Order: sequence, then C-alpha cells, then structure tokens
Amino acid sequence: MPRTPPAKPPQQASSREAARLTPLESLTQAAECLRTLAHPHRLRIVQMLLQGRYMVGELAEACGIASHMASEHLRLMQRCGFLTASREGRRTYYTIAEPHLASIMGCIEQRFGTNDHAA
Amino acid sequence: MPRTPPAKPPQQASSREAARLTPLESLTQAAECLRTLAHPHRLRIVQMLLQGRYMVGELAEACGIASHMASEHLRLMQRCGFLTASREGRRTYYTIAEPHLASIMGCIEQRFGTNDHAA
DNA sequence: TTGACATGTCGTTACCTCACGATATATCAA
DNA sequence: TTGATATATCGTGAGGTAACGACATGTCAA
Repeated sequence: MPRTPPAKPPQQASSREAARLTPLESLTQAAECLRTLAHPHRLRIVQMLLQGRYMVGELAEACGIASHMASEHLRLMQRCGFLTASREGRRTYYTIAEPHLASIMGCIEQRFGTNDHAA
Repeated sequence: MPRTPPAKPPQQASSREAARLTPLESLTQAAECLRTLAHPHRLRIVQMLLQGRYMVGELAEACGIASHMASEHLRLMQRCGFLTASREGRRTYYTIAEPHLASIMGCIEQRFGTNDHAA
C-alpha cells in the first residue's frame, strides 16, 4: 500500500465484477466504500434514505449542516454506487441504490444503537 | 463537524454505553469504528482472525507487509475494541473481541465477494 | 552474557479529507 | 427580465492518516 497509487476513484463496483478482482483488489474496494460510509453525517443520511426518499435540503437540515455540504456528502455516496439522484424541478431527490446498505446499516445500528433515537 | 473537535480516541464503547449517547455521538462513534475497519490490510486481518487466532508475523506475511506495520494496524483495531492481544513468550496472538465484527464482515463479503478467495 | 528473534514505538514525509466561503447553474414565480 | 430558491462546484487552509526507516523493548537459546 504505497499510499494509494493511481487508484481509480471508488467507482461503483457491481457484485459480478467483484468476482474478477484479486483478493487485495476486492478488499481495497470494500475499504474505499467503508470509508465513504464512515462519517456521522453520511451515516445519518443513509439511515434516513433507508426510510424513504429525501431532497438535499431536508437531509441537510436533519444533519444540521449547510445544503452544499449535504450535496457533497451525497455526491461521494453516489460515486461509489450507494445512492441515485432524480431531479424534479429545482429539487433533487436521493434514494438508496445499493441494496446491501440496509443489512450493513442494520449491523451498525445493532452494535452502536444508532437507531435508538430514530425519528 | 468542525473538523473533529478534541474527540477522545475511538475508545472501546460497549453497547450499553451507546444507549446514553446522543444520536450524533452514536453515529460519530460508529463512523470512527468504520474508519478503523476501512483499510484493505485491516479487513484482511479481521477476515483471518474470524477464522482463529494468529500472531503478528503471520498476519503481516498474509498481507505482504512488514511486521511493524501489521503491529500498527493491530494496535488501531485494539484501541476501538475490535481485538485483544495475548502475549506468549516473544509472540503476541490476537483474537476478535467484538462479536458484531462477524456479521459486519459477513455483509461486506456478501457485497464485495471478498471471501471468494479465502485461504 | 550475547545474539537472534518478535513485536512495538517514534519521527518524518507525502498525501488525502474535511469544512467553509464564494461562486456557479438551474428552475420557478412575479 | 428579475429575484428568489435549490443544488452543485471550486479553491483553500487546517489537520489527519499511511507507510517507512530507525530504533527500543522484551524474550529465548546457547
């Protein structure tokens, strides 16, 4: 791990593609996606989106951050295939695109009780 | 998130303690632990330790890294309660201390096929 | 005691990420 | 067209993290 070489961005990687990767490549991809998830606001956003679709402003307010910050978090998660966006007028709604996110968040909530306070 | 304030180190947090934390605190703790996990060598180490106990040198060799690097990864994971160490002579054996790690790794393996090549 | 072995720690360097303000784009209403 | 609304992008500074070599510690065997 020479400090992450060229390393293509944590692009969406389908489960089928994963089969063609070396063990290290698979683990590297998994690590990149975990890092994308590893932020309190992004976890909160995923938590909300697992309940339904929301627009940027709503997610930003729930996290207590500026809209343009929420927008950046959403872009990161969209990049590695967690989310998809759909524009409606001047609003953009985001939804979960990666079905495995539900089970991963389930594990996390079970461990950290992060759902005890769910809205 | 003013760039992580003083923020005590991602110390071991029992599930019972988690109940006393605010939603943001819980999510921050979860994020810190996810970050600790989010490294290809650390994922590999956890994968191996879920199969049994190993000493530093064995884990280092499996990852293709120097022993003292493995030692650092192990220390990080020990800090947030994932692992415990037991010294035997000049060797140190590590084992999984956090039972939820198995299910989390299970989700990750399911998504990324990181177990298709398991030894 | 000496030397080899196994692990752990420290300091440095390079890079990456976060949060922010400023600014851009796109859409709607008047 | 103008202004407000909603989102997205860019540049920057502060600070964190990874990998490495060097070195320290602790243990065993001869």
